[in-house]
Formats: sequence, C-alpha cells, structure tokens
Amino acid sequence: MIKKSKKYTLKKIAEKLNISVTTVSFVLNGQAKEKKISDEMIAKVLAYVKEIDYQPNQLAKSLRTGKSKIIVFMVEDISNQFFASIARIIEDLAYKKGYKVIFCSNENNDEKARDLINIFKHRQIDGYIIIPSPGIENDIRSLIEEGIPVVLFDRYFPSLDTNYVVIDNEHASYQGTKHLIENGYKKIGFITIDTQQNQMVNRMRGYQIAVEEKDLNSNILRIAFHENGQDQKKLKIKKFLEANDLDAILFSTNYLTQSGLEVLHESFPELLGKLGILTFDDHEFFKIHTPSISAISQPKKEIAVNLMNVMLQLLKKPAKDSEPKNITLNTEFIPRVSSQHR
Amino acid sequence: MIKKSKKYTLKKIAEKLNISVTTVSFVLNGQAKEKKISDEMIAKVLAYVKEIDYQPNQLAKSLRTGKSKIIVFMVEDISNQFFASIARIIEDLAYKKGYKVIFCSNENNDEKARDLINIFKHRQIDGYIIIPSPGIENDIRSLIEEGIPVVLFDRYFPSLDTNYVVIDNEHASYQGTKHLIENGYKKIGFITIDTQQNQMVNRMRGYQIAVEEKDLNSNILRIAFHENGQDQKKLKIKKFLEANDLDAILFSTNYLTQSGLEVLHESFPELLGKLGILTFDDHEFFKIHTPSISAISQPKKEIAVNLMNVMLQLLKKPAKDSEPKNITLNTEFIPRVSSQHR
DNA sequence: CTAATATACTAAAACGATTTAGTTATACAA
DNA sequence: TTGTATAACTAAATCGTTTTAGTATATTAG
Repeated sequence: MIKKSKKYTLKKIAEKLNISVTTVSFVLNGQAKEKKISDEMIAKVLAYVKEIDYQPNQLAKSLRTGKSKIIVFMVEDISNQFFASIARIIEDLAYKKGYKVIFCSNENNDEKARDLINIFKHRQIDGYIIIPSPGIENDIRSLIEEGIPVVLFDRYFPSLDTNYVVIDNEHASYQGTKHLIENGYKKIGFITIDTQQNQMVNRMRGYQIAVEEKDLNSNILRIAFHENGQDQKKLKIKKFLEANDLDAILFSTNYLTQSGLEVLHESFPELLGKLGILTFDDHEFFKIHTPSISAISQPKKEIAVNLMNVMLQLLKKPAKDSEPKNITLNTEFIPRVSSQHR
Repeated sequence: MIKKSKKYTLKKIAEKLNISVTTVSFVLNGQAKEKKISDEMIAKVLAYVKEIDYQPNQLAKSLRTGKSKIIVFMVEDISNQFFASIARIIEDLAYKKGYKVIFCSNENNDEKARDLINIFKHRQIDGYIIIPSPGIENDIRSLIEEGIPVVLFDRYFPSLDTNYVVIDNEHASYQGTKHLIENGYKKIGFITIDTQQNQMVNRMRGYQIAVEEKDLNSNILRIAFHENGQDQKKLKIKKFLEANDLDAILFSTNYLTQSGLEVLHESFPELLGKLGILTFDDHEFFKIHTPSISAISQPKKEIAVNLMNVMLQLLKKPAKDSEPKNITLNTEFIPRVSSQHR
C-alpha cells in the first residue's frame, strides 16, 4: 500500500535529527564520503530516511538543478500503432533510468510542433525525441544550439547535423519493389504521402530505381498528409486504381495501406485476390488479412533502444562534446504468400 | 521560429522596469485590478512582457503553488490501439486547457501501478486518469483521501466511491450474444481474461444471461492476462476450439480477438467462413477482415471527453466538495455480414 | 608550542515564482 | 488639525532542494 506520506522535507529531517539540512542533502546525494561526513552520521541519516520512506520533492530539485528527469517523445500521431509501439518501449527504457516520458502528437504540422516545443521549453525538459514536421529545421537547430539533447527519428534534415535514428528507406523500398517484380508483377503502383521529407522521398526513390532498372513504368499517387478527411484520401486512391490497370501496389506507410485496403474491399473486391500488395510498416493484421500482405517491417525495438541509448548518452555529456550519432537501421522484408496466390 | 529565449525572470523584468517583482507578478496573474495597480503600470508591464515574449518558469510556479499542470493517464498498455486512441484525444483536450499529459502503462500489474503512482506523487501531479489493476483499490483510496483528483475508467471498484467512466459491459455483451443467437448460432464460445475485475465479470455475465435465456450451453475460456507469452495464449485458444465444436465466438477484448484470429488462420482456416465472430472493441481492420467481424464498439471520443470533463471539474474544486461522478456510456453494436455469410 | 592541515559539520544564498503583510502618499471627513 | 480610507506599490517570506563558502575542532608537522 502507498503510505499516506506526511510530506517530509529535508528541513524536517534535519530538525528531527538535530543536524543541518546540508548534511542530510550530502548524505542523500551520495556525496557523504567526499564531504567528509562521518560514518555514524551517514548511518543515522540513512536509517531515518528509510524509516519514514522519504522521497525528495522533484520540483524543488528540478528548480535548483535545472534538470527535470522528463523527456519528450513527439510523433505525428501517438494513436498510430507504429508510433504507439515504439512509445511503449521508450516508456519502459526511460522509467528504468529514472526518466518520465511525455508523449505528444504534432500531426506533422509545423505550428503544432513549434507550439509544443515552446510549451516544453519552460518546463526544463531534459531531452527531446522528435519526428520532425517538414518546416521546423530551424527550431530544432536552435534547440541544439542551446545545448538541449535532441534525437530525431523516422526522418531528419540532411542540412542539419543532428543525432538521428532512421531506417534505410531507399534500400527497403528498392528491395520490396524488386521482390514484386521478380514475382511477375509488371504494373506496380506506388501510393505515398505528398511531401519532400526524406523518409518518403527515399521510399519513392527506391521504388523508382527498381522499376526503371527493369524498364517498367512508374505509377505514383501522392496524397496530402492533411487530405480533407479519410474519405477524400480513399476517393483519390479509388480514382488512381480506376485510372491505372495495376497488378501490384506498394504503400509507403501503414495508414495508407489501411485506406487502400478499405478501398479495395469496398470498390474492387475482385482485385483483392490478384493484386500484389506490399506495405511499409508491418502490423499483426496484415498477417491474417486475406490475402495476406507482404510487409517491409521496421525494427521497432531496435529503433527504440537506439533512440534511448543516444538520448541517455546526450543526457550525460553536454551535447556539443561529441559528434552527432547518425544511425541507420535495416528493415526486415516479410514476404507473405496469400492462399489465393498459392 | 522559436526565439533564443534569454531566460527572463520576474526579477529581471522588475529591474528593467524599475518596479517590484510583486507588481509584475500581480499584473501577469490578472490580479492587477484587485490589487489596485494603476492602468499605466499594467500597460507598461504587459507591453514589455509581450516584447520579450516572457514565459514564466513552470517549475518555480509549481513549487510555489503546488500545481504542476500535468495529469497522468495510466492504462494497461499504451501500445494497444484502443488505449492509444483515447490517449490521443485526451492529449488534445488537455493541451487546450493548458495541461500536459504523461502516459504510462501498468500492464495490469499492481506493483507496477503502485510504483508509478509513487513516482508521480513526488512530482505534484495535478490529477490521475487510471485504468486500475486489480489490487490497487487501497492505493487509489489513499490518493483520493489526500484530495488528489482521480478518475478511473474501463473498470472500477464497486466498494470504492470514486469518479469513473465506464461502458455498460453487461448489456453490450448480452445484446451481442443475443444477436448471435438470433442469427442461428447455437454453440457460442466466450473467450475472456481470467480476472475478477468488473469489466470482464460483467461482459461474461451478459454472455451467460443471454445463452441461459435460450437454454444454450455456455462455453467459456479464461486466459491469464500475463499468460506466458503470446504463444501460450494461442495454444489455449487452439485447444479450446478443438475441444468444443463451436459455431460462434465472442471475444471479450481486442487483443484476444487478434490472437484468436491468428489461431483460426493458422490452424482452422476452414472454420473462418462458418464461424460467427464477435469482438469487444472495434478496429479498422475488423471491417476488412475476411470474413468481416462484428464488433461491440466503445465510444472512444465520448469516453475521452467525459474523462476530461470530470477531471477538469475536479481540478477546479477540491475533490471532496461534490459527489463522485459515475458515468456509464453505451456501446455501439456494429453487425457485419461477411461475404461468405451472404 | 605554533602553524598548517584535515575532519566534520553548517549558515545562508540560490533557483524563480507567489503571496502576506506591509509602506507611503493622497483624499476626505470630523 | 487629526484621523481614517483608499490607492498604488513593495519587502520579504515561502515552496524544498543544492551548493558555496564557511566555522570549529582535532591532528599533524616543524
């Protein structure tokens, strides 16, 4: 049971033991030896502190030290399975090291992202793990210049020398497209988000290189991230499918795959058996979808672990000391043969 | 662009304007009129504060006022689609009111939940929105006794008079089971989590009442929440399906449905077309699954809005003032007819 | 025996806000 | 003229820590 903690403070402890606040503080912060506190004194303090289960006020601590033991984890949308899974792992890793995590969603929107950063700047946040929206390069830059630990992921700014953890998008996409081609598909469509952000640009490039290599046509549909509602997105996909007689599709992200599948089920059920479907970001349900859907799976665990490793290192040393860490991880290609294709 | 904020403080502002810190503070907190600050003074302060884009240090503020403007949102597992979606809505609502949200996962584990609460107790968290693990009734009670705003959801403790937001589990389950029966299914299985927590108990009761009403047998599989890994769960389901010649299944929660579907695909593909499948918690993918899966859908938006409403009210008034709010929302039954069933 | 050093501890400033209990100057009443 | 209100502002305490710059006593060196 949680104790009805009577709000102990250093001062009360000091009074009770008839010693100074300073001594208590030194003992509690492991500086006792260094500050020449006697062994009996150390024992006395530790015993009492244990007895009353004293927990220091973190706010006061933060105010004084400037460290909050909180890190921010900012993604496009925390309700997206992919981000939520990584968040869950980050949460665990952080808690083990005594950090709390504040999650937030920027909707890939610069203003929202800026607002959020601004809010957090006045809360002494210790570090930021961020999926940057397209136009906040300068904001990220100024965070870094102020010496605040920042790690980007999923995408980064080539012109900004930062810490980041990403995957090899181009290769993943190239490899996936090639796999489709090798399985006999010739008219392969690529459905992606209309953006200049490098993760998407690279995914597209991988696709393009693969199709051009085999002298195939590229068929690309770009959809705005903030397309007017889900229905507009689906309408665009529908028209794209009607206009192009495709035999396979590569979706550049999981939420597009979801919309795409819905369109197929609603409007082109006859295509479902024939179409080769490949998606970025695996999901449990792709495995049991009919037909099952091949996926380019991002290593969530590895991403999270790397993010936290870099972050923890930054939190130890002033950021400027070391070269920014640029980590590129490999994806896993998960081919799935649908029962219909057998 | 975010300004390279030169860490202004009340003191610096006061010095610059040649007035006292107190005056600045009064003006900024809207107490100017009440404290008889002259209009020119108010204008002067506001102008300067605007010019330098002053943002008060929230830690100092919190230390002094005891309020952190942070609320905790604790669920079983933040990577679960259902919880993540609610978290996303909560996030937005909270930010609009100037609150940040710290998400965390207790894994339905008392010790983890207690640890988390303990950590947060020393951070002056303003309020808690919690899915309680089975044995933390007393911990919740002591939080409440200390006057800290707490709202439970998804489940509650009948013997504890708290604020909570839940759904009418029994009715939802009853109605869903009845629907299966009316569609001709006679051997209906119920796969649930082995727990005494009331959300699950009620879901089971709804099922039982419905089958007994029609003199049908009940076939129940209980799986431990912390079953040894995903594979053990699936194995139990597999054995259950082998042992019982069912024609329909009701899953009491989304992650069980997922495991169940995997088992069906892997081991009993021939059943997929015949079996009636109904699940608690809707998911985009249930719509496009083959066969499509009927769902008892919880009103995520409504749940989130109600949670925040209650929380915001509690944050305004000392908790003890008013009677705890007990809110029970209705689910939506979404019947889906699979193409095979046509 | 004195000076220097080490040991064991502490007073008080600081972090940056809020808030209580003033102070001064002016206005008005008796 | 004195006393009381009121307007307009402020000094200083406070929240609970950390940390700097001590102090007092004991020990050692010369």
